[in-house]
Amino acid sequence: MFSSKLYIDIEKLIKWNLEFGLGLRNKSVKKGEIFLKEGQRCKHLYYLLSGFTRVYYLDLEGNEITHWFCAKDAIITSPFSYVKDERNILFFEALEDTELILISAKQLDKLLHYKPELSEALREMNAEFAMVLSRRVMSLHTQTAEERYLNLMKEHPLLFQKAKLSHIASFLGITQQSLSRIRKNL
Amino acid sequence: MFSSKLYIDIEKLIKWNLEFGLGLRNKSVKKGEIFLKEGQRCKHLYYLLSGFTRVYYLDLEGNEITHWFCAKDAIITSPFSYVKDERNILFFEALEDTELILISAKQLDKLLHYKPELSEALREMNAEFAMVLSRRVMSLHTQTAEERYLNLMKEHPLLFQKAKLSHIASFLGITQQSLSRIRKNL
DNA sequence: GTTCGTTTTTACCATAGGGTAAATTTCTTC
DNA sequence: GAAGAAATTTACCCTATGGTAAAAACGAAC
Repeated sequence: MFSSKLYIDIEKLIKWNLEFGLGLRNKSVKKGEIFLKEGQRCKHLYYLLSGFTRVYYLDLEGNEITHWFCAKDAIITSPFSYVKDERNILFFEALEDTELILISAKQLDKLLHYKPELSEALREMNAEFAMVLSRRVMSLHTQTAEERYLNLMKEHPLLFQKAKLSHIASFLGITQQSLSRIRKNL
Repeated sequence: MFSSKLYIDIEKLIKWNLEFGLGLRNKSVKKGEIFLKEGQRCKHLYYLLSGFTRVYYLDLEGNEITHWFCAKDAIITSPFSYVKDERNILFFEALEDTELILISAKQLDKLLHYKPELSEALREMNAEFAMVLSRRVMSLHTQTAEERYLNLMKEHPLLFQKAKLSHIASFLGITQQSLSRIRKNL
């Protein structure tokens, strides 16, 4: 949803998994479960087969700040920890029962070895992600909280059925109380 | 500086240009010149050989909002326009005399054809860029303008010699007056 | 359907930052 | 180095959003 869609056909990925013996693992997480915590090395790309998840971190006062939401067919990872070897600060939380495919860096390398053309798709995915983030920086610089809220409602109406208002407030960069006030004035 | 460093050795790029007959063009722009405007299709990656540039856009009231700064060895482009075929909203302005190498999508394809391993480097570059933007979203969500200003001073002291305070203010997401007030209180 | 816990709203005041306009400083150019 | 233009600061008041705390609404479990 807000993270990157993978431009890989999932059917193909599953086929290649068998064909090249990648040994990809699946993972089921229940609603409410946190499947990656701050401080844990993020060793995988998580492909979302189904479900809905939230990525958040803690600010200095310990408040949860929602960094993004991920829906079906998106890929989640902690780039700071997967690409670089930095300490991970992100939490991954399932907001619904969620099915994941885990892809380790080693498995990805192996896959890219057999299917080098995938590198292109991943590059595009990263570019896409950068654009999404670019737009978010822009909206934080030019729009009021109310405008950002209305925009989010328009772009992702389903989000409001799946996430709590407190999640959405911190995603928008405001407090829950401010969001509540904004909703009242509409 | 704030956009992505290219993980390609520029010497190599120049060598490959000759070797594979890519036909890369150079471009010199004078201080103050705007070498890409809103509405113009961004057909190139711009590799900064030297100089310093600012990327900005106009908000609804017509204010210039600095989106990022680019120093030597970085690559600038308008991803919305280069990758996708959307209308470009970015302006590229040289804050110093600047030397660029232009790389069109066609030339990049050709280069990737001969050097497919470069795809990896570009993927990393995009991932890196996404991380930079991720951190910016985080700082907009968790830090005050004063904290962001102090942080920028610490991370990029040279920026303050090259850019105007109004550029820096809009980059930080505040007005020039607010920045001035912040500076006064320090 | 009552109870308890969680989520959301409301109400209060406090404050960071915005908007306008004028004053000041700095930079150019002759 | 004087004149004019541009950049920066200052001062004024205003508004959006924050922080605390309590009230209300909602939901799950028995």
